[in-house]
Amino acid sequence: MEYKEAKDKFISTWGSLGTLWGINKAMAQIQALLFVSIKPLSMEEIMEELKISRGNTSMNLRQLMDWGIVTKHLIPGERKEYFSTEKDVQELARIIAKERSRREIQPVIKILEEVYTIDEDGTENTKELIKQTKALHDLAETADTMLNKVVNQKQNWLTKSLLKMFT
Amino acid sequence: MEYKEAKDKFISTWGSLGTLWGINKAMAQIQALLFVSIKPLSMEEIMEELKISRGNTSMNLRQLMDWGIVTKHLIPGERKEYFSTEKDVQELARIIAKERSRREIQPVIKILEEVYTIDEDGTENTKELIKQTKALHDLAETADTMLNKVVNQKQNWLTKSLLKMFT
DNA sequence: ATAAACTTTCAGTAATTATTGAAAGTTTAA
DNA sequence: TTAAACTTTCAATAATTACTGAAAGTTTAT
Repeated sequence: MEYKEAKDKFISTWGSLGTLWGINKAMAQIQALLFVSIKPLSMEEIMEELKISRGNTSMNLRQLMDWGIVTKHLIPGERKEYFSTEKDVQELARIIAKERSRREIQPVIKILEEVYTIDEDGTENTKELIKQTKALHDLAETADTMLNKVVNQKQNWLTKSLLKMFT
Repeated sequence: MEYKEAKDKFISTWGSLGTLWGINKAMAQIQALLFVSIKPLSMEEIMEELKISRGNTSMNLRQLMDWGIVTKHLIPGERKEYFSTEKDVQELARIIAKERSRREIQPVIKILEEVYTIDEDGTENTKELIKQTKALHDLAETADTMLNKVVNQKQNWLTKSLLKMFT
């Protein structure tokens, strides 16, 4: 497999993986492209390489910056803006895990809390609803805590956690 | 908040959460409904409660059974089929984690492997592609191993893992 | 103040994904 | 074997989500 083919394969795989967990194809592809690029790229270059429109590129770059995965670089004397992504996979994982916790897990935990604290009215149905949503709530909270702790150990956390966990 | 309101809130929250990680709304809602129901439900009852069509219900129940989260019950003397979901949250988490690993993480790991084993041709670009996809591959593999190990300790794994990890 | 070089916005459109509903299929009972 | 009671399938359609491209906006230089 040649460089170009391998690169395209990587980018498109990463792209379709994106949809699978809530970020869109273009966004994931832009990130993938920057991830294997040896230097920051301009909007023009990104559009060209991925064959997507200017608008699409602009919007998705913004989202990636909102996530904190992509940074804008201004080169002195140049008008164009250049973009690069976090290159360290562990740091990348850290950022993504944190954002997903904040955007997805936390809101669900809050709603589960609202649900399982309804008034116990003595019926079986209510009891079951309370019991099950409480169990889900506790699971979500534990998982979230765990994720955050694992992820906040900046250096080499995955390996460290594995060691601790299975020794 | 009343029972009905709380239940609906739970179901619709769970439903919209579904889309976010690759299973569709109806599928997630059916699972949620069964999760808080005190007895197995027939297709008729599910359709009625969620206001979805027969076809939709049938297809999504099948998917849920493929995932191994929902079971079909035949009651002697009755023609109708009844459905229930796994009620234990930890077991549920175990099943979901395992399936997601199999369906999503494993295929990506395989493709990353293909990409980072291309021939080193001496150029910077190729070097970077290999380096970065290898790093991603290793991360994915470690995370996957971790997930599977955590998840295969049937009894009370989350709590146990937390203890081990942070003491 | 004007213009060139760029980026952002957003209404319209295209692509994708989910849902319906009716026809076809299956099982059981008589 | 026929019919009743159910489930499954799938083509058509609806709903959702992503993408385009051109106009509006911004910044910098002169």
